[in-house]
Amino acid sequence: MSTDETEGAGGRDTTTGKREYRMADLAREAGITVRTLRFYRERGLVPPPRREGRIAWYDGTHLTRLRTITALLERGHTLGGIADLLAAFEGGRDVAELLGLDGASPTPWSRETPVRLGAEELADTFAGQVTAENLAAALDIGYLAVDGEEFVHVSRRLLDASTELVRAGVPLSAVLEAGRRVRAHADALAEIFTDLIRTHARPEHTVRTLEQLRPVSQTVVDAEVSMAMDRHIRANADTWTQDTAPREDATHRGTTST
DNA sequence: ATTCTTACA
DNA sequence: TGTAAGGA
Repeated sequence: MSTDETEGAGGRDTTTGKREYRMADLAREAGITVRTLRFYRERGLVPPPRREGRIAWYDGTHLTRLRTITALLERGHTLGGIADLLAAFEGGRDVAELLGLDGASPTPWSRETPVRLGAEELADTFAGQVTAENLAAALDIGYLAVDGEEFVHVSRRLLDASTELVRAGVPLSAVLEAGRRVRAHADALAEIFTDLIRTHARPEHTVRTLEQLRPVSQTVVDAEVSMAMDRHIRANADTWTQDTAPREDATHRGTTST
């Protein structure tokens, strides 16, 4: 019982140096009991270990998984919720590869900077709204991808926007649904601009002109959305001035002269 | 004999 | 989730 082998305990791969743990070792490292480890495994929260006869060998991924579970548990999540989250977690694995986010993909076609997030960091950002449904929706839209034991948001700007909306009281599910609708309209807008060039520019100049079109189209959309927001804010102002903006009407006077 | 599972509390 | 009993 007094074998204090902190690093050399258990079996380890001599070629890669990956540590492996037997049940008691892993449980001790994760700060849980063996019974709890078994409990998690029965519910699918922990992937099956490598079986060598009757001995179960766990590795570092199991350890990080257990630490994730513990962190989520301390944050108030239920075991069932964690199970759902981890299920979606696994389900999005191929999404990251599809987007080329886990490897060294240059992604020259996107100017958005990805953001890496730990699972608990993500849960903390959206304050208990990271349900399996929301996670699945975020993965489906392409906002979120999974890389190893971490999440990757495809756009810092969109992540910040989502965070701001949620903090303003908008449910995350509604934010995601809105994002889905915006995505559809954005696609339609991009189609308008690209079609414009495809039909009017000569084929050999098409690609280059499309790239030049990017900032122009963004400017047009930005201006149009800005003006449209003006119109809609004014149109609905009387509806929600009661609890949001008590008395501010003079600021929306001179908008645009059309 | 050790390690893990089953079953019971 | 702890513990005792049993299979390999």
